[in-house]
Amino acid sequence: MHELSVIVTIQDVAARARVSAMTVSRVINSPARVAPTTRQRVEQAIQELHYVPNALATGLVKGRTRTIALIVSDISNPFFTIVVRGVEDVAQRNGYTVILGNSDESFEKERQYVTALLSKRIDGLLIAPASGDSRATLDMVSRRGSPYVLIDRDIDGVIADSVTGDNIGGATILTGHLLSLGHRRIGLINGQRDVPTARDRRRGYEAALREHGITPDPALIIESSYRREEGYRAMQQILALPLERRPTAIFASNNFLAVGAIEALRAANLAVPADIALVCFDDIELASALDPFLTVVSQPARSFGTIAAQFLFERLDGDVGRQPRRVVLTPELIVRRSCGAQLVRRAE
Amino acid sequence: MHELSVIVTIQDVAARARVSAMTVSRVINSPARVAPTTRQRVEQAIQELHYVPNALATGLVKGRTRTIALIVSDISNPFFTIVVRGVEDVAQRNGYTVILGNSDESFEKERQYVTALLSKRIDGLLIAPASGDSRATLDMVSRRGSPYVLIDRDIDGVIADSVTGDNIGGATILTGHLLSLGHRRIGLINGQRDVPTARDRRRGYEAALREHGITPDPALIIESSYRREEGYRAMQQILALPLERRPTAIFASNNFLAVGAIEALRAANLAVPADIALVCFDDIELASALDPFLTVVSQPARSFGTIAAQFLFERLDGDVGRQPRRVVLTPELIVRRSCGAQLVRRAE
DNA sequence: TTGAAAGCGCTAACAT
DNA sequence: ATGTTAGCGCTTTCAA
Repeated sequence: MHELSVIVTIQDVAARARVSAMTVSRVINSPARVAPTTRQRVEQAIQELHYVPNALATGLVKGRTRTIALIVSDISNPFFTIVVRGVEDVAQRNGYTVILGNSDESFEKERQYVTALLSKRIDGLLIAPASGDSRATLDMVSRRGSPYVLIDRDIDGVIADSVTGDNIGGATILTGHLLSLGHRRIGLINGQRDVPTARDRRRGYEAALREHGITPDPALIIESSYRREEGYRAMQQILALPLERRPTAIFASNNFLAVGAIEALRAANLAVPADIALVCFDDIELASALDPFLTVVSQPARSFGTIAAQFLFERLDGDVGRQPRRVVLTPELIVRRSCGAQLVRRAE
Repeated sequence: MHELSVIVTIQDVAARARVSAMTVSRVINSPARVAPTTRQRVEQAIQELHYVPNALATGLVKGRTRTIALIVSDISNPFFTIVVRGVEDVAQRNGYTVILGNSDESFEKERQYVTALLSKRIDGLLIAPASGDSRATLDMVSRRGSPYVLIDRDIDGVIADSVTGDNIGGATILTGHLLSLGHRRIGLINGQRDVPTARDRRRGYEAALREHGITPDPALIIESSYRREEGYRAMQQILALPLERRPTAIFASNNFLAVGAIEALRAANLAVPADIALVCFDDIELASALDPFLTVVSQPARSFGTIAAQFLFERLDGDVGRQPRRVVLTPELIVRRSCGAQLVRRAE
């Protein structure tokens, strides 16, 4: 490097190319409006000085940052990992940068993130809200005038574009699958009550039961949160029931919960499906490739990301009406013979 | 909302509280230097107007943004997912925002990200470089004067703090494990040659073989990239060998490659370890919980993130010398009896 | 086709 | 304890 100053401004480039800062700005933003020879001089100066425009200054004056944010509720969930990919692709095609945030299902962490992002003047937000309480947080965003799109989870009273899955339908199908196999006592290991997906998955589960003339048994419904340890604990709790009340099948409302449940079963030397059947909402990616024997309802995660991003960019371009658009994507039942029996045998 | 203007500036707050903008600024940045009564008036105005400072303006004048970036090479790899968690925790404790980027092992995508981030004037960077070529990209960062820390992958000739794993050692242990089980013909399914971790894992593999008087057989070494499909393809290629040349064991240098390899084996109706043994570098998280029978070398991913972030913040605080610090974390061998035999039986 | 002036929202440095 | 001034790096507007 020849330069001593690490920070190169548009003025430095202008001086080197013997033009005004305005001309440099034009070369960057509308090259056509600059004479070819001048342009070349400027471009050379930019190269030589390794000039990188200061996006803070540009954002300040233009009022736009060409940046959107994506806040997911759990970055370690393969579902969201795929959503991220979808969003990134669409954003890149539109020339936007994505700031990715992970709320870890924490309302407080989510609020902090959103505040920081508003402060950074992002142009728009894609968010899988941590809980129903996120409404207040989203109101901050509306107030700022930034558009946002809800992903995976709708929130009552929030009027915005959204891309969600048919959680009631998926849960109904999955529970129906168990019922059609002859199960009558089906347990539900669910996420937090106030997470919209959990609420709907429970609704679907109960609806399917009632349709078959079965009254949901509160003792068979355990609600905690979408985490592996909770799945483990919930399963233990279910196993503590007297044998005649114990369910013959389990519906885990999330992939992590299912994995936790299987671990608890294994610890208790019980086999899936020999001793107890198990299905879950959302696929488990790598795991289902390795041990392809768990029946699941799988969601088109990538589409969640691409459609939501599409919606957001349309709002940013202003070429869409006032009324919110709500897309509900249909999950797909993937029937696999459950694993577990063999695992236990081998573990012995 | 009573306000019509969506954009609230410090001037608006100042007017409402009947003070100067400077006083508002002081209330926000050094509350102690403002009289309690004044402060209260200002704080109330801030509340009422829902004022959120413009970080673009602040960053422009202060020359710091309190933002760092983390670029990982594959966001869908559970290893990096855990790294993200570690980084986020340390950043949050230090009052920094994290911009997460996913280069998807693409050098070009990485370069674009870094340029955008420099333009946004991030204070520092944590990066798992896509390849050895990333050096030029990192030079841009040094030139800007921003510190960065390498995660997971060191790069020749780059002088910076780094947190990596002992890839040679881990691969040696893993290969040694297979040798100790009596295997003599061991295949390697590896990532890209120019990815530092892949290069070192191969070195460890070859070192272990040589130590046991075995000359590595090029026909048993397949190098592609760290992706499931490539693992599948590589395994197919190995299975195409005449029986007497076919390896009795496989070392997959990455979790994704291992999963792909197992899928190929299953498709060929071959069982692990009955027909062929398999071990891999990096654990497979959920999958190993579900089917806990694959021997792996597991890395302390969280520590990769926390230590790297720690290093970066120390540089930002300036309380550390010029010479780079290099930490090499030791992976842990987790011996599990391999799955596969049962899978195939069940699949039949 | 190019440049000069003004200002985006904030804070450092210097008053008062 | 509070206010005034100037300027961070860029672009918009207007002028030449």
